[in-house]
Amino acid sequence: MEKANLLNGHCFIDLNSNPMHSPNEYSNSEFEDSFTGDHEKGLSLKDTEDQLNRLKSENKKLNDMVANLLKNQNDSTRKQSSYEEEEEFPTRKRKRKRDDDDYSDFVEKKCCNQGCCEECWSHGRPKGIKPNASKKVLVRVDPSDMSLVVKDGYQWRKYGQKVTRDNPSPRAYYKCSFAPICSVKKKVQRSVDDPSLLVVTYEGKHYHHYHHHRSSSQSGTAGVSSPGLISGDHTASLDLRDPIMHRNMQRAIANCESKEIQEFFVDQMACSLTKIPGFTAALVSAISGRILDEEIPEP
DNA sequence: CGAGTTTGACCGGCGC
DNA sequence: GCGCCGGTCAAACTCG
Repeated sequence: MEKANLLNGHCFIDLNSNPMHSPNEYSNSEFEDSFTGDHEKGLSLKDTEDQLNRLKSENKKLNDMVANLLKNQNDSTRKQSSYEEEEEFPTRKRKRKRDDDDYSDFVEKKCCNQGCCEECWSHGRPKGIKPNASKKVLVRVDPSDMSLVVKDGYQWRKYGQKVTRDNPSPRAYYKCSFAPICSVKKKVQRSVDDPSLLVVTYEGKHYHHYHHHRSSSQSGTAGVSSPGLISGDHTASLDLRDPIMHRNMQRAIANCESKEIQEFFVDQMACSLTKIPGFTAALVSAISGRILDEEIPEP
């Protein structure tokens, strides 16, 4: 990366190595439904800045919601602990959430119902907004390789495996391992028709996942670190006058697989950038410098 | 020792 | 109500 970028425990975007185009990524996969984005069309700096401004305000709303969620989660944990202490013969087995627990209470009373969070979808989504669609991906693998591992570049934690009725090969269940509140999941199962194919089903807000949770092993020297590995350097240095930085940023966005992904790429950039102390000042400085400067010649 | 995986139990939806 | 089934949880385990 040309300039030290940001790390605040949430997002990290490597503008130097395009995170959407790892050399081998999806090279042997085929999407059941094709993207329709314009691959050649990039976003202008103004477009990007407009999106940043718009998304910054949306990001603030999300941050408030997360804060509320965490607060209620802490309250719920405290109550559950006291509940368990009352058990006469506590077992080592977990207790499943019940309908009348605090979480459900939170959803019932606090959900904004504006289609902006997981609760909204489960609680009754607004009209005209589609629920989170799942996306199937077929990945060709070595038939002799019986593992249900798909190297898609993201950080997953396996939480279950099950043999289903219509397929003798087990189905593996994965959750996003980057953030506890991320609801993205994927299922991996060998195709019953073609053992050399793995059927990967992504569920949840996977666009968010596309840009957030890259594993460092797949995104070059930078990429996403796990929360425990986040460096303490939160220094922001954003120089849009730097032609290399500027071009890399535009290329990274323009090369995304679809317009939707481009938009969410920008979204996640905004998410990342707005978390940096002093970012706003850096952005103002960068933009004003960009405006004042003459057109930057292509190197 | 922490993070990730395994695996059996548990839960809820659905059909009968 | 009962059984089946897919999905999820979490203690135990493994690994680096």
